[in-house]
Amino acid sequence: MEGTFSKSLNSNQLEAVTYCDGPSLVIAGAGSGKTRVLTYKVAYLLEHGYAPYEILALTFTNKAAKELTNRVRELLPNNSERLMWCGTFHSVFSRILRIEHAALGFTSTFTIYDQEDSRKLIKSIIKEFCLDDKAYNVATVNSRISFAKNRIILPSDYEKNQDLLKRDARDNMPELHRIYSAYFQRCRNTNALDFDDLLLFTYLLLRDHEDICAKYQRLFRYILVDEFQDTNYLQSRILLLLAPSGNSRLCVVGDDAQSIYAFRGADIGNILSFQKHYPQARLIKLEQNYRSTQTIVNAANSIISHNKDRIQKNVFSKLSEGELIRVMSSYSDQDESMKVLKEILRLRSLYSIDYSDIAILYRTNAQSRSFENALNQMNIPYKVYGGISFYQHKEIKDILAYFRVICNPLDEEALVRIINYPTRGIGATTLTKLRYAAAQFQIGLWQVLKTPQNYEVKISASTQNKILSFISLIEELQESLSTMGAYDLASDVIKRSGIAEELHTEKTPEALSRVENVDGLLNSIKEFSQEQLESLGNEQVSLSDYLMQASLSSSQDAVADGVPAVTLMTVHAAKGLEFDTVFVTGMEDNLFPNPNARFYPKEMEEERRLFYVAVTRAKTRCFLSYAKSRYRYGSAEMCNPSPFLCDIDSQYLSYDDEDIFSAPRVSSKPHVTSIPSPAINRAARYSRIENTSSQNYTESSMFNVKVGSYIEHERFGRGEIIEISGEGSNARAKVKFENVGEKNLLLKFAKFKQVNG
DNA sequence: CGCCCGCCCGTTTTT
DNA sequence: CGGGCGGGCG
Ligand SMILES: Nc1ncnc2c1ncn2[C@@H]1O[C@H](COP(=O)(O)OP(=O)(O)OP(=O)(O)O)[C@@H](O)[C@H]1O
Repeated sequence: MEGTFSKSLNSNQLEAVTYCDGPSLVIAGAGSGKTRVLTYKVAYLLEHGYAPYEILALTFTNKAAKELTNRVRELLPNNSERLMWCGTFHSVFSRILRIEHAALGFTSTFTIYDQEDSRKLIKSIIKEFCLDDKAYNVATVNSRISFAKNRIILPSDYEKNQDLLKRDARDNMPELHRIYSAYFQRCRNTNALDFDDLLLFTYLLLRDHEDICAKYQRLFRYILVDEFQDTNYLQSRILLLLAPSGNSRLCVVGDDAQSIYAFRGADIGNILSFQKHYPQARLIKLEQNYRSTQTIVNAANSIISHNKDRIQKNVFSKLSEGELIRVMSSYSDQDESMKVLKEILRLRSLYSIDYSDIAILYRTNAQSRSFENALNQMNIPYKVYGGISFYQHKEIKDILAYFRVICNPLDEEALVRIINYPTRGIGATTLTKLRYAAAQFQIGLWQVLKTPQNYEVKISASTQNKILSFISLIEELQESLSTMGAYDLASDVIKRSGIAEELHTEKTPEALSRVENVDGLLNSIKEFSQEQLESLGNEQVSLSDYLMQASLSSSQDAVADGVPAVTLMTVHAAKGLEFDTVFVTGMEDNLFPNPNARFYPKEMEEERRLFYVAVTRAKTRCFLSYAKSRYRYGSAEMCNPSPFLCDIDSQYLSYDDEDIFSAPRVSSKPHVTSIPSPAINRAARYSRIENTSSQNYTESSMFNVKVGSYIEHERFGRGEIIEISGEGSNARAKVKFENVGEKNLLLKFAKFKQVNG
């Protein structure tokens, strides 16, 4: 085994794997083998006296966790990885919360609210408080509550935090703290935790219960954290509780240049504060990229060099120089899809390249559509990852809501969802009355349902009967909870609730796909039960075990099924993956970078890191593609190439020549030519003004620059042109800038204007 | 109470 | 364009 280690790892990687005496921080560039290091490190620990259950390995997605265990299994085929604590922060901590629920006053069958549940609850609170739901945008309220939780600001802290209160007041949401308070309380009352609570309550559990904290400190003799750059403050505080001492055995691995989840609270500052908390931490840098050609690595380096906020790294590749990165231009999104597919076919005719070696990446999920259409037309196999997950389909959520109410009758979001599904005559009016009573008497909805007469609810006898029969249905199913396995109970639910009948009456294609999904759900329960039996010897898998894993699984967890297919996914979803050939599509000014980031330098840097991640997924070939018009909200919109294209040192680029004269140029005055806002866009639609951004077009007279003339560049400032090479859209200029030295600019993309010497 | 039609809004990215 | 929601009617 020792031999395998030194053969498969370079000396820095080997150090990262074998240094186990104290904390370590592995700063790893893209493709430098951090996944490999983590795998070998776990194997190393298991070979050096650590029991699997003493190892806590925290990953970013469930898929990454699964892959880590699978790879360890390949290295050590003795099943020792089985009992390792390996999973996302959320899934590992929900396991702990289930064990320790009593200390916090939850039951072990607590519900996990997903974002939809959270938002519905917030919405109903806004209504209850008679607040204007225009001013109190549900998504905004939700995200502010989430940010507060991730900064460990409880409702009682929020009320005292003048900065937050001022900010809310400034944004016309002065009552936000009251919504937060109510939301917090309602979750507690309904025995429910949202995603952030899984972390927050773990933190509170460990902070306030010394004995429990000590137990887990002792249990987890070694802690590994993958994708450390995307952890948030709350997560770092939990780690600090689990590994409090300066010489704790804790190894975190990350790349600040690949931090792309700040919108969710991730904080690169965690990397810096790690060294503060653990001053003796060993810092190991991995800088050799084993994945990509030199051209790709160097191009990526030139992208990230435009960011101020970063840790200096010298990522290099010793693989071949490789091909230039090709910039493809198209007339429309449809044209873009066709061009990309033609290129795929061309590559396949030239090289032995499999469909599964190819990825089409994009900034937003909505962009997959035109590619899917084209791929279907051309009969090319493909798989779209991400988007809405299986568990987010309405019919699935409805059934899961039954499961939830059966396991946890206090779960109000689930109860409201199914009380009249399938329709059983308990309509909106009745529900309003019931909810009103529940609020008046400060009591759960379930309680009101059971004995409405006790709470002054005025409803007809027939409605009363309908409620009664619904209650007894749920109670009967609850009784089966202890006697039936998850699968049998689930089948029962689907039959007895009337869902089966409801779904089978319709014969539309959509209805058929719903039936298929429900069958899929039953299958997945069967599989889950099987897995639990095999790995843990768990004979009777309960419905609430299944619910927990269902609530925590996401669309990112889907795995390739072995059928060779082109991969379609967002750049976010591609993090950690690699492909021989990568197409980064939609490289446009109003799309990538996302227009909302435009005026926020921090967010622009995150968009740039995202671009960095995209390019570094490629092993051999990388293409950057933009379209000049794109369908958005149903109508065509003109677009300009992304400013990110000129972040890449032009020596690594080549591009399609076909439209030298019609090529739109990135404007030198981005402030004037800002993208149309959705509001303007809508106005344009109504007044039938197409081409709202035509002012962005500039005649090719811009190529009228010569050696010796002076320019003012958007970012680099003033400079003198000292050399011109290439022709048409290939023309480039070497410019000597007064402040930043010499740069190579591609005239087609560079943002500058001519000035007088 | 339930269904249907029409309007409005959106879109980052996800555990 | 398409999903979600509210208003109005049967
Ligand atoms: N020492 C090594 N020798 C040869 N190949 C290596 C070595 N280390 C890693 N690799 C290869 O380099 C590629 C990238 O490794 P890995 O996926 O572990 O990188 P990473 O740091 O996780 O990348 P990223 O952060 O960009 O997702 C993989 O194909 C891996 O097999």
